[in-house]
Amino acid sequence: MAQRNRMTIRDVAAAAGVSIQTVSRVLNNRPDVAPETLVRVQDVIKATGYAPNMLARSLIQGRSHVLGVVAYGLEYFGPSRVLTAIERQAAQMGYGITLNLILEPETGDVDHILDVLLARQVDGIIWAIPEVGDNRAWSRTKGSELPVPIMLVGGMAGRPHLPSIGIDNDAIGCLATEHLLAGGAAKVGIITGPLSWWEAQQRLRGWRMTLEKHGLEPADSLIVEGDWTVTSGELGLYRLLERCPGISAVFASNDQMALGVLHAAHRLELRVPQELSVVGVDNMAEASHFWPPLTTVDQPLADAGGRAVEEIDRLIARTRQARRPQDSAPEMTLLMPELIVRQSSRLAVPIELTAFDGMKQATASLD
Amino acid sequence: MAQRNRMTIRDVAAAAGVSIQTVSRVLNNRPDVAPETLVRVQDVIKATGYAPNMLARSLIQGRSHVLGVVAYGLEYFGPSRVLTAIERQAAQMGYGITLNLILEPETGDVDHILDVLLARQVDGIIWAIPEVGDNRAWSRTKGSELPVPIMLVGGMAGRPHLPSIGIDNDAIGCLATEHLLAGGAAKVGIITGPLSWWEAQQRLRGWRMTLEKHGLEPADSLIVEGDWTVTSGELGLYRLLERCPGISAVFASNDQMALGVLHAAHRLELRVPQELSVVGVDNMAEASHFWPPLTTVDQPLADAGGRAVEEIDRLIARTRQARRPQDSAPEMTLLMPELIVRQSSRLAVPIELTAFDGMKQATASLD
DNA sequence: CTGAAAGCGCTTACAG
DNA sequence: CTGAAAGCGCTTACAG
Repeated sequence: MAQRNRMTIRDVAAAAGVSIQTVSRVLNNRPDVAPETLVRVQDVIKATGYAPNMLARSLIQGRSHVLGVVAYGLEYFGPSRVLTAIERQAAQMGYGITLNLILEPETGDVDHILDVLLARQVDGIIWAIPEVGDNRAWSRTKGSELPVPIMLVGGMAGRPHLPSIGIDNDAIGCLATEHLLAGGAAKVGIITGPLSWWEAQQRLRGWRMTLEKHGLEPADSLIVEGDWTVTSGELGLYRLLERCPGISAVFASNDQMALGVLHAAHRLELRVPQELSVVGVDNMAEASHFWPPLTTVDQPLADAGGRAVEEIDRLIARTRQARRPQDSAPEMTLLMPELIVRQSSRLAVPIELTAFDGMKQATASLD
Repeated sequence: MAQRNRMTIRDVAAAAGVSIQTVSRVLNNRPDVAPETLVRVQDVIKATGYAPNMLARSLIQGRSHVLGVVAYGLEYFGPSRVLTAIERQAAQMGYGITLNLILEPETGDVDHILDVLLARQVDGIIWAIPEVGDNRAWSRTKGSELPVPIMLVGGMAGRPHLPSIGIDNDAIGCLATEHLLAGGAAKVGIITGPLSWWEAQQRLRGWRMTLEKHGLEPADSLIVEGDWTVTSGELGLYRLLERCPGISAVFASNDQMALGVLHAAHRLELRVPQELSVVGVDNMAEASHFWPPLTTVDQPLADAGGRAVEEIDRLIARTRQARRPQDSAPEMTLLMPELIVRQSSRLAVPIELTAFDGMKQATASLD
C-alpha cells in the first residue's frame, strides 16, 4: 500500500526491466503484453504497492473521473439523503466526488463555484441546490455554455433549460390533501415552506388544486407560510386556529413543521387525530415515533440522487463522443411520492381507528 | 466564465503577445512583471475567462489542495454536522474536498479507500468514521506509513497512534447522570448505543463513574443496549421498567433513543418529568419540540470538524517543509460537551418546575 | 509484443 | 523584466 516516497511508473519499469510504456499497458489492461512480461510487471506492482498518479492520467486523458456536487443544507433530511445516494452511485460507477456546500441557497456565488469546479476539471456537475427565488436564473444563459454536462436535482419553475430530476411536488400536495379530505375534514389548513422556494409553491399548488377539485375554496385564511423549522410549524397552528377555529386538518409541508403542529396541539390540549389531523412530508426517521406517529408523504430522494449520477454519466459519454456538450432538449424527470399513513390523521374507514387504540395493549405486552 | 473550448495558458500568451511564463507569473501574482504587461495579460484573462487547469498545476507542484474526507452516516445528526463544518473550513482555507462515504463503519475497506485517495494525490486525509469494534486497528500499522497527514475525528480507545480530535464522551455521561441525580432520581437507567462503538462505551463509563461517585451501584439491570434508533429507545424503556420498576430517570445515549423513551412513556401513560426524567445527547433541531421538550447534552461537533481542518493544514505544512510526515507524538484533542436543560427532566430547584407549568398559558397567548 | 518520441498544461529554475 | 529549456507522471500514436 501507501509508501512514504511515492513511486512513479518509471520506478516500476526499472524494477521490472521494461519500458514505462509496457507498464502503462499492464496498468490499463491492454491485451498486447507478453504473458511473462505481464506477470513480471504485476509482481513488481503488487510488491511495491504502486498506484498510478490520477492527476497525470487525468491531465493527459482530459478526463478526471470526478463529479462536482454542489449542495445545500446537509443538516436537513432531504439534502443528506440525496448526497448519500449520489456518492454511492458515483463510487459504484468509478467517479470521485468533489463537494461544495452553499450556506444560503439564494446567495450562493454561482460563477465562483462553477469556476472552481471547472478549474479542477470535473467531468460533470450535479447541482443539488433547491430553486429559491431566481437563484437558477443563471441556467438560462450560462447553463448551455458550460464545457461539461450538468444535472439539476430538484424541480424547476418553467421549462428547464438544463436536464433535471426531481420529485413531483404537486403530487405531494395532492396526496396529503386528498387523504385529509377523505378523513372527513371540512377545512384543511396548510403550513407551507418559504414561498420563495419552488418546492414549497408546488406543494401549495397541489393543496389548492385538490381543494378546488372537491368544490372547496382554498381561502387565504387557510394558508400560513412557515420556514421549514419546527417552531414555524408550532406558530403556524396557533395562527391557523386563530383565523379559522373550525380547522380540523393541517397539511404541514415537511415533517419538522408537522412536529411543531403536534407540539402546539399538545399545548392546546387538542387531541390528534380526533380533533385535528396532521400530515407531514419527508418520512424522516423520527416521524414514526412522534406522538402520535405521523402520517406523511415519502419522497424517493435516494432514487433521484442515484439517477442523477446515471444520467450525467450518460451525458458525459455523449459529450465526449461528440467532442462538445449536446444541445438536445433537456429532459426533466419527475419521480412520484408516496403517502405513508400512520396515526396522526383520521381515516376514512372507521374500523381502522380502533387499531390505534388497541396499540397500547399490544405495546405494553412487549418484551 | 466557462468556455466551450477550453483555453490554455498558451492561448492567453498568444493573445497578449507574451510568453507563457509571463502569463504564469501574472497568474501567480509574482511581483516581477512590468505594469503594462500585467494589465495586458489581465485584460486577456478577464475577457476570455481563462482559468488555469488545476490538474496540471497540482501535478507539477506536487500538491493538489484537495483533502480526502471519509465519513459515515450522513443521515445522522453528528456526521452531517461534522462534514458541513469540515467543508466550510476547507473552502475557507482554499482546499477542495473529495468525499468518500462508507456504508458500514465496521466493514469499510480501509486499504481500498486510502489507495483511491492517495492515487488522487490528496494533500491530507480526514477520517470521520466512528471507532467501532477494532475498525481502527489499521491506524497502528498503516497509519504512520501514510505519505500524507491524517486526522481522525472522534475519540479513540487507548492512546491514539494518529492525531485526533473528538468530544469528551465520558463527560457526556457524567453531565447527564449528575443532572438526573440532582433532580432527585434514586435509580438512573441508561440506554446505551451499540457497545461495539467506542463513543457508546465512553458515555456508559461516564454514567457508571458518576453513580459510583455518589455511592450508588451501577447495576447491570439498569443498563440496556440500544442501537441509536428511536425504536431501540422505546423498547429500552419497556425493558428497564420490567427489570427495575422503581426507575425514575433514564439517560438515553442520543436524542433519537430519548424520543423513543418519551414515546414509550406516553404509551404507558407515565408523566414526564414528574414520574420519569429523560436526558438525551445531541441537541438535534427537533429536540426542543419533543413533548416535553428534551433535556440533552450538546456536542461541539462543528468545532471538531473545523479544527480537524485547521490541524491537518498545519500538519501538511510541516510535512512539506520536512519532505516527509512528522513523527512527533500524535495529539488527541477532546472538546467539552454542554448540558441543555429543558422540560423532560426534574430540576433540583423546585421553583423552576413551575416555569414549565406556566408555559401553556404563555404559549396560548402567542400571536 | 516492445520501446523511443511527443505531449497533456502548467511551473520552476536558468539565462539574458 | 522576460523568454527558452526542462520536467511533473503519465498515455497516445508511431515505429520496429
